Amino acid sequence: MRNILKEKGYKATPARLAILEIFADNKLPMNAENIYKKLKSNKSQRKVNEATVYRTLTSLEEGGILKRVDLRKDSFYFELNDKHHHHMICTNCNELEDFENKEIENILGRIVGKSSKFKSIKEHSLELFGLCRMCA
Amino acid sequence: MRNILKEKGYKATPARLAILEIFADNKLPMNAENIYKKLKSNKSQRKVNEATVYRTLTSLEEGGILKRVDLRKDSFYFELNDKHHHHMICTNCNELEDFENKEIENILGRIVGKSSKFKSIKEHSLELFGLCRMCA
DNA sequence: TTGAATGCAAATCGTTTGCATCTCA
DNA sequence: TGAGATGCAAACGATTTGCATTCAA
Repeated sequence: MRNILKEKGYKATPARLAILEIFADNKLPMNAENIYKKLKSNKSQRKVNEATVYRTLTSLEEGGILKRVDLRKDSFYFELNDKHHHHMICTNCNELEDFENKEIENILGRIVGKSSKFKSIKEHSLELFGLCRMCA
Repeated sequence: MRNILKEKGYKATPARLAILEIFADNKLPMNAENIYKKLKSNKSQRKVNEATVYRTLTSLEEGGILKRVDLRKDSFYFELNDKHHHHMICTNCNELEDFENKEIENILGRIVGKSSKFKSIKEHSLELFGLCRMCA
């Protein structure tokens, strides 16, 4: 964690380390409130101000350490930007499953290649919404 | 427009008709502010309160007439929920291009088929972000 | 006529910011 | 030591809500 921060030129502060640790422990996308509550409830970790949580999320996303995920909720969700993947999300209970697929990445490349307005894309988001087996 | 509303059991009020007309005229995704400003500037159309714009967007989305689009902006964007398609978005100038691809839809079907947690999905979003040729 | 839709204003919620203070490098 | 990071509280912008009024059916 500490070296990830240093590599990107961030100071390895306790707040950032604590937040990154939470992301490493919880593989699910989390929003500022999730993080803030975990920081408060976890006695072993230092208290971090809510504003700092927001600032940290924004800043680590700019540095490419975190990635914003669209879950069609009313707040922003983030996850570690490690292995590229997509999500299936249950709109009822929020059950979530990751998946990745090379075929799709290839097709997207071809689509962009044929575009008149775009010649390359930096990133893409692909999220599937539906009901999981339990909720269906 | 009027019949679309009736079919779904909505009252065909002037506010709803005016808002739907704006969506029909402007094929780009729009947020509440976009809509509200167009309603104000367009003298031919009735004045609509901002709260009504929000209520209308929410309600028409619930009815499946509008669709929420994630453009990674700080407000919600909507478009008519007619022909299924995806977007390429220029993160610099907001240039936007639609595309659709049956291959991807098929692959997604197979992926869901293999999932242990999900057996079907209702909808999905796929947005590509990058720089358009002008901004690259 | 009447339940649904609207306008208006106040409230709410997520997020951001200014500024003084602190801390990592 | 000094630039960047944090805490705190106030500000902000997008969106929602309560309530009285209006309107489509």
